Amino acid sequence: MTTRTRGRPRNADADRAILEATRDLLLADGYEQLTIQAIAELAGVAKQTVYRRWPSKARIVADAVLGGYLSTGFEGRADAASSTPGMGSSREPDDLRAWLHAAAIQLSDATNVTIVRALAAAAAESEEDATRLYSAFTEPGRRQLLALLRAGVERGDLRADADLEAAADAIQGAVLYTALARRPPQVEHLDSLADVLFAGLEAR
Amino acid sequence: MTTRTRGRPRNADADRAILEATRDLLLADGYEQLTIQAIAELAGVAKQTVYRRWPSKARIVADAVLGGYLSTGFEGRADAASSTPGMGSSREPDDLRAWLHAAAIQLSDATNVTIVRALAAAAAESEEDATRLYSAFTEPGRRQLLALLRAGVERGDLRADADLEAAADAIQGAVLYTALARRPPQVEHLDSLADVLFAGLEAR
Amino acid sequence: MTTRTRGRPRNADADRAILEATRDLLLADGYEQLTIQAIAELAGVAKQTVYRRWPSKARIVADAVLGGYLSTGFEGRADAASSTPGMGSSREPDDLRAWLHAAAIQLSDATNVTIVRALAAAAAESEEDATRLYSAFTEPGRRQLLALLRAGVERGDLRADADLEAAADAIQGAVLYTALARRPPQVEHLDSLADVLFAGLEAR
Amino acid sequence: MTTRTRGRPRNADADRAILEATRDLLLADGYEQLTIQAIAELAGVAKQTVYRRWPSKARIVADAVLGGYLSTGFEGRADAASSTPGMGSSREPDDLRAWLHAAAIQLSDATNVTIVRALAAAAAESEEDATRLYSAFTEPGRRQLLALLRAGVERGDLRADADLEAAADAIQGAVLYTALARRPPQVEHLDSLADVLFAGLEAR
DNA sequence: TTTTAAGCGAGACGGTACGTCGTGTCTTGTT
DNA sequence: AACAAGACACGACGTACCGTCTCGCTTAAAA
Repeated sequence: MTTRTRGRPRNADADRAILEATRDLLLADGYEQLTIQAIAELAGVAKQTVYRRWPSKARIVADAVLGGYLSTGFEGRADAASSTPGMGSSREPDDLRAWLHAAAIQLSDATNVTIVRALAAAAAESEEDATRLYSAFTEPGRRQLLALLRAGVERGDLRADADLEAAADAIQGAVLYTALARRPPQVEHLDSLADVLFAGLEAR
Repeated sequence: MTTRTRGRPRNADADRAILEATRDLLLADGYEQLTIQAIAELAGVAKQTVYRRWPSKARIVADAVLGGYLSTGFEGRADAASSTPGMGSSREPDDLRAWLHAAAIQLSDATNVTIVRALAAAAAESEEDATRLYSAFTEPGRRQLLALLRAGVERGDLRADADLEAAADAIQGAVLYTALARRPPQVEHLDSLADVLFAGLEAR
Repeated sequence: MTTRTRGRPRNADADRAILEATRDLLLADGYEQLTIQAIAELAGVAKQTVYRRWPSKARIVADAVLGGYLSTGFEGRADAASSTPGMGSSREPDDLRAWLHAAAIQLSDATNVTIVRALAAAAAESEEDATRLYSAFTEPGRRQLLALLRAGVERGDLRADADLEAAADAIQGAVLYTALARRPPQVEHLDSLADVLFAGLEAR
Repeated sequence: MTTRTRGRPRNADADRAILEATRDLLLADGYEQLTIQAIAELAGVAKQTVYRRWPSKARIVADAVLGGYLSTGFEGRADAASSTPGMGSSREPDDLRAWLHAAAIQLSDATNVTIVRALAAAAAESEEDATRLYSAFTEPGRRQLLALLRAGVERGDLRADADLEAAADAIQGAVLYTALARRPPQVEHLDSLADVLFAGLEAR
């Protein structure tokens, strides 16, 4: 009843082929070199078929990056959320360290760095989508982080009145900064960060 | 001696005109819409004159952003480095708060947000320049931050063995993240961040 | 059957508009000043539409000159072929004279001289097309000439074993030479030429 | 006395180097591809040095073609004028045939055809120089031809009142036509032409 | 001598056109 | 309707030459 399905139905394979082609080209050449023309060609699809489904390059990339075809963030794949390493550890700073170590490992993979860069470029282009894009991208990791910190509060390790959002911003920001600036993430610094934040949040 | 100046020398005015035109167009339309053609036209210069001096749009933007024609970072203008608010305050967390407040104020100016976005886009495009670009961009602010933190260490407010680099990464990363994600910076969160970090770094 | 017409068909109006624009610009400024850019603009067509149909300026000019949009030769318009002056005259040298007079009249028109020059320039540029271009250009006139000479043979005025091709070469060559060298064609010389050739071809 | 020779005198070697470079490039790539930039580079000379001496590409080519650096016509090199084959023969048609055979031989050399084409292109470009260019180019051969025909008149072989200019036009025009249209010159036709013209000019 | 005037190599400069590429839209015929 | 194919107007790309204009330097005649 919602929308009458008249005429020839859209080919669902096309969506997948387009997103897959987008991913491949993105990893090969980067966001700027990516063209809708090339996506259509690689996907074996007419250009119009792409335009019929997405309004802009930024949106295609957003779906390709966030839609499960790619690792969805520097914090881990969406489907890996439940198996975050360190969750449930008895000591808080170990959990934080483990999370940051996992992030560091992901960022040592060039593929993931490319994805982060593509996302930044897409967000820079599309004024109104930037917030949506970043929040979608960082959401899974953020949920993990906050869960982890809240567990610390409940255990009594961390202050009850701590601003966990601010801490999460600092952590994810530091990781994002590292990725964008293409500085190889240094585990010692991340450990120090975990320690400082833990100390700052610690219950007295 | 080094390299004989042969032939007609380059017109120094052209450099300035090009960078100024780049700045104006960048603020008006954003990085993606910026074209070298338009830069040349606005600068009153032949296209070839631009190509003779810069190899890519990313490099022009880098120079325009970093070369003193624009505020050189979300942390403050290069020429404002000495007048950083709060420097020399007697209490550490006040200094940190003041610095973050200044950053927040800068990011509430759409102009500066545009610059940060342009920088992210330029860095995403140019693989090898990204590090150079980000470090040049964040360097002034980073120097301020570290000076501020070191002063705290010397006063005895902060731990002598604290990893100040890690703290600076967290702070600048958080601010960058906020800017890129286009979330209006919220002063309360920044204050919390200052507090947490201070607590974590505090001498016992 | 041959080749399935797939995709959007080409706009036939564009062809005409392009050739017409080419003709106008050619007559106004000459071959060297002619640019594909200007052709496209005057034709109200995108540059790419021109490049999609012709591989070079020389080819466009060839089609513009030969395609019926211009007088197709210094010997007469294609559609004037049947009304060649003098055809059917009872005396051979009069026919030849009339033909040469017509050629002289055409070459006293600056437009036609411009066309001949454009043709020479286009032929000079395009190695392999030169033969095609010249033969297409001179074919109509040559047909007239040969018909005229053959009529003379049949009437018994001219030798049966005369090399009419050689005579036609001499006549067309002389006219072409005159046109290219931009020497105003002198009727007396042309008359002399007709007389000499007639005398040389005459049946004894 | 007229123009005081003040300042540094022009380097005569440059003229030669420029014309030589022009010739080489012309033969290699043709008139259209020839650029003043390339000439200067190949000649080892600054662009301005070329512009100081010649006002246009057409003029440089004219001098290069006519100035003794190249065979100066399809009828023979300037310095070969005196040794024209067949001159002084006892029978007129043999002289004419010999002259045309020599022309045919020259046009079977691709170099000379290229030169003729370059000349035609240069003449097409430069409105006012065309006459000068063609007459300079064809003058040596024309002199030979007319001398040859006049000798026939004096011997009594040819009519005293014959229009020798018209005959020369026909001959040179036929040869030029052949060269430009890039039709391999056919000796039989040229022989026929000689015969027809001789017969037409013959004293009764 | 010292000036003055021009030539010269080098190369920047404002232009203009090149031929290509990608955009997003628009016909075609076919499914 | 969607789709593959491909034409289309548009506009930018990066390059090549145009003809002119500084530069620093050289070369000779005039002062």
